[in-house]
Amino acid sequence: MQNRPGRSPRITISDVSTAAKVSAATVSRVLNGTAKVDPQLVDRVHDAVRELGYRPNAAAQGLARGEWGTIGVLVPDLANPYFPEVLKAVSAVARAHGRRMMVMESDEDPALEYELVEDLMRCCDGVLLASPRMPRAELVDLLGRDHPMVLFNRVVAGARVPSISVDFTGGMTQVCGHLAQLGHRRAAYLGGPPASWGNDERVRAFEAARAFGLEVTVVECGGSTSQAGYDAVAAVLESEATAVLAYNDLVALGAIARLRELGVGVPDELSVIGFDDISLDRVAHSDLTTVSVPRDELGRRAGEMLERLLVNEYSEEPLYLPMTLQVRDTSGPPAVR
Amino acid sequence: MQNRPGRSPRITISDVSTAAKVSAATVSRVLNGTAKVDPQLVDRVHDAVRELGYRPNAAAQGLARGEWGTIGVLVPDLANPYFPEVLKAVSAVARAHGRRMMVMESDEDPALEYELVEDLMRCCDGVLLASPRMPRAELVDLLGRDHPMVLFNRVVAGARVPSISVDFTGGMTQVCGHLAQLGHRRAAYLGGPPASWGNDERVRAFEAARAFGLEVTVVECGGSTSQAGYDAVAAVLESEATAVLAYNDLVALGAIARLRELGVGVPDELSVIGFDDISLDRVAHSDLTTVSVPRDELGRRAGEMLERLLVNEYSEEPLYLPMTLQVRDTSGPPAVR
DNA sequence: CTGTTAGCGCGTTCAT
DNA sequence: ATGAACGCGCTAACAG
Repeated sequence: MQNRPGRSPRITISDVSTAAKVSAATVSRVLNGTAKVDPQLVDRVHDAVRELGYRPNAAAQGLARGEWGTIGVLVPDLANPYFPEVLKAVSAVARAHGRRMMVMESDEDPALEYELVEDLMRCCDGVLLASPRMPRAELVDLLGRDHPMVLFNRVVAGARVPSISVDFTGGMTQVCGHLAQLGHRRAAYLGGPPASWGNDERVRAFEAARAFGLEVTVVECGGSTSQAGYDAVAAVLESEATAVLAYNDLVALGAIARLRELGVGVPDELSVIGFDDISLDRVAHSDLTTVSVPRDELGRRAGEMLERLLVNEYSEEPLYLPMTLQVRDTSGPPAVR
Repeated sequence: MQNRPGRSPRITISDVSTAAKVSAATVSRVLNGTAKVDPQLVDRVHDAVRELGYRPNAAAQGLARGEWGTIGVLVPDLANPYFPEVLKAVSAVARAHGRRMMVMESDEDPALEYELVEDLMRCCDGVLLASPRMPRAELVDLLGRDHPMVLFNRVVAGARVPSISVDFTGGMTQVCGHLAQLGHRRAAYLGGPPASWGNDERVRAFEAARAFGLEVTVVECGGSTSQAGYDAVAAVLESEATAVLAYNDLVALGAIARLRELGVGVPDELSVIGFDDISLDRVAHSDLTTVSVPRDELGRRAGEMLERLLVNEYSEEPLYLPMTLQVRDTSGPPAVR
């Protein structure tokens, strides 16, 4: 972009205008199709552009246009298999609208999030906040900045901000119903990150299952990784539950690995159910019973919501996407004793 | 960034300078620590910044500084589990150097890649080209643009460009040795995307295994997804191989799913080996025999290479990271007949 | 130490 | 239809 030592000087629009013997304004018009230009000049411009290898400077365009041509996405953990598909869909939508996608990761650190969102607001037309962990007050503060923003997997009551989220409540209810019908009377929930709204939702729905006569115990494992699930197994066994629901599939898989080590049969002695359905592939599903969510649709809808917002078509109601119970091999009737 | 209808006007540095009763230059100095400023003024500036909620415009900064503060990464497929961890590491390195990360996806389309890289060069200080599929000529053309760029999982002979790559050759050799020692005499390779350099490398090393008396057959499946693996099983069976190596784990898993449907025992009747080791988690490894690569190190090294390049510390030699054979449950001695 | 001035590269008036 | 002139918001060079 500049004259850095040892690097060839950047070609600007005026280089092109000189070479094509037209004004810079004409070059701009040709390249953006903003106005009609004499076909001869158009050709001259195109030739010059090609010969010089000119490419408009995005920063300068952004400054002049008052738009960055970029959206920003903040995720808690890039390595979480949940997000790639979402990002893919968001990216596709953004591109369809001529925008690039900036990605940041907060590393599950609520404190960092605030800072990163501020940074995103400095360089993006709109921001997609995926599964924010930050405290409500900070979030509201950020929303008050009046910068286009969409909330993903978190709904903030009273805040006038577009939100899209998985219907965790419905998913959890399906899972509990499934267990109840299998004959389970005592279930444990392996909670995820403490600051996670999605986790709170799951917990609420889980505890509501008491209405169906299910005894429920919440076991905090404090994370969203398989390691967290692995480490929390002891506490689960203490609860004497015959089924355990995990915050997500990763946690569930970690728990299963530990149970296998301990010689506890799944699902014979303990049913294990995950959340999210992050199977590696479409054809060879892993055998984990879980509830799935269409992540690409989720990403697509989120992207579209943001794009709509960017042209001021604000839609008031939060959108909830349903989950689907996937009964596979890790859930079954409780052990008889 | 601008006065969009219905949105509050953007606060600029001059708003701050007015409020703090100092010049814009001073505000800039305070915020960037570029020069010493009277403590009183510093306070006034900070107060004004806080009260107004001022945040510098990234595009304007970029324009003035001649740097975007951004690196760009282009991947063939965001949904491929290979990349999230790489992106995570790259992002961390970039952030440590005060840079943001732009992500683009070519959707495995070589034609699209060229266009996207050009776009990245317009808005990023440096570009990380992850597993490019584009033809060599185009790639060389792009490299000639003299824009900081690092090649990831592709080495271009003769091109003076920093590259970092997995040692696919070594990985493939290990796999073939493993199979030979198990007693296999006939193996098939389930190839990946046609334009993939990494695929070519694997094929070359695979065919070199003939030197060890292994009869080898390459079966094109044309993709890198589990679906591709699933669909190519018939061809594999025709080859009468007793072991099949797949382009990556996804392809291998797809193949296994199909084999299971067909009632072909793995590994009893056919050994299946993957590439990449994209297990979902750290504690509960899937049972696929595969060769792994430290993706986070790969990403980290790639990011650091790019950062070094951005300060003109060009390192000539391509870097190859070794793969590690992970013998698990899908490989075994050939069936006796 | 501080303010004034002059760009950074581009889009967009406003005249012509 | 075209060019000249200005401004986007910020940093850096130059005075004072």
